[in-house]
Amino acid sequence: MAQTPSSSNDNALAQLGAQEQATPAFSPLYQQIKVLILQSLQSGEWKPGEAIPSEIDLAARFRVSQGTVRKAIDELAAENLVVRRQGKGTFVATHSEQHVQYRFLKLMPDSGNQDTDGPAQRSVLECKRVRATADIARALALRSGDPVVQVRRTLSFGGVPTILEDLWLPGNAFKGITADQMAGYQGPTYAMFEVEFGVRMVRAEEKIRAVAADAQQALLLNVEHASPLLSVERIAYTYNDVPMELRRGLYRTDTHHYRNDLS
Amino acid sequence: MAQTPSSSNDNALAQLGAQEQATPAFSPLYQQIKVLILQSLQSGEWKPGEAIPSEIDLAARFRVSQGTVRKAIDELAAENLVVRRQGKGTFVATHSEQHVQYRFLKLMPDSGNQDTDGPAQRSVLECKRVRATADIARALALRSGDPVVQVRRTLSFGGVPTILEDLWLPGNAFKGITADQMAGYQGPTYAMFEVEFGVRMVRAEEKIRAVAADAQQALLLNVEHASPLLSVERIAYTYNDVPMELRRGLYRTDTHHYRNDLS
DNA sequence: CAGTGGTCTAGACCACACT
DNA sequence: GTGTGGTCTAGACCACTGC
Repeated sequence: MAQTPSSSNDNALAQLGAQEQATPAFSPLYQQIKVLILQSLQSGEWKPGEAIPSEIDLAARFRVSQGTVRKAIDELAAENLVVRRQGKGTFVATHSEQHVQYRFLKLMPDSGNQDTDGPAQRSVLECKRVRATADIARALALRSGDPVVQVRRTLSFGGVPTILEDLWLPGNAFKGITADQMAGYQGPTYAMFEVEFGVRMVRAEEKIRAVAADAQQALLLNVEHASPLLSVERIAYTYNDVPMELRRGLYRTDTHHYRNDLS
Repeated sequence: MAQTPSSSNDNALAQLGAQEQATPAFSPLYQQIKVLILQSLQSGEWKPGEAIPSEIDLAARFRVSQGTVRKAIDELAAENLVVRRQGKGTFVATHSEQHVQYRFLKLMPDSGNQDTDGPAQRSVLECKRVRATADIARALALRSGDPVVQVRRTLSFGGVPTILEDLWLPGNAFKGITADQMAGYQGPTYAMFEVEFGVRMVRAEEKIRAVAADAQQALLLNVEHASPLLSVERIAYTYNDVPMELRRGLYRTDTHHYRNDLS
């Protein structure tokens, strides 16, 4: 069945409603399957860390061959939304036990392997509810004046304050978040977001600049006034490209560097 | 045939010589095919921009099914070594016509789309043969004192000098390179390397820091002394992870930013 | 052992580009 | 039309995990 992916099928696929595309919105079967799996991920049918149904089960459920399901899952795995483990199953990706923790943090110690200067010590300086300014609203796809949570914190490695950052989170999704929550959770902050608020970050964009430390920043990071710092502005997205966090960080790069692989 | 990829076959595959791996050095058929295609790419059997044989031809040549060749090529395409074009064929990737030119340059203008401030104006300040210092030798996998070519240049956008960078190239591979060549070539420098020296860069690693401009750098980039600049150290690799260029750049980030997508 | 993902095959048909 | 890559299927077998 379903040899002609553009025609309607007798299964649950048919053709997804025509999006606002000029083209006839054709997509191959495996892409449609991918969308369906994605919807189940978003809806929370399978939670981070859990196994999703086996390829055979999914093939039966969607009435397609195992190979088609496989190709859909392959793409989800390539996008880090899902992790395959031979002999065990396919699991919803999570920032918790994902053996590479701090997946989005590209700051590495100059010497020594990976981030083996251990987990960062967090220090939350501030956690308050504010109203979104114009630029913050734009970044988070909100309206000016909408409630947001603003967090200011530092991260230290081996006792040395290395990162100073401000976070802005949509107030609706992060109702009731506290400084204690931000500081006390063991493990990555994004893992806490998954557990406490059901928000899973799947990708992010960063804009990086070199800036000079102002007086307050210099104090908090224990550097000279006007020292050069790496400014990292990040917008993190959940499923469906919905922005859920704006983060403005200042990194000391005297003992660490920002690492990037190009290909 | 070849149902048991770990056993020897009657084709040209057998098992590639046991590398220095503790494991029995098993690899699936499609990986072996991938290595064979890779070797043909390195050897120059197919040059950048040219089409490689069709999947059917390659399948016949290696005595495997088209699906196996397909999976090998899929991985090569994912690594940007090769570009697939439906209906036309599969082509060796190139920095020349690759519709995204400057693939490794992540500096974007703050406003305006992509790099539509046009191509950079190059200005070559220096191009000389020197001997590798210890750190440069290490980066390029050479010995201290080995001949290298050092190039210093600036890149300007809209007349504003924005990038100041030094390049170090292995002397052997880039014999006879001149300042005129560096300055005069139309298009990306890496495209020139392909055409003139047969060196194709396939991936790179960057280490990024914030630094303060010294007197000379400030002069060349037309900024205040001690202005914060983005320091970008890049090592670019050809096939087989052989380093072929060390580049130390200083980017002005007052009108541009370094963009990075995380996933 | 059964169940999972991973590999390989062979064949059919579709979408696209060129001639 | 011919040839290319792209999709889909069905079935066989391999490799790994855990009972």
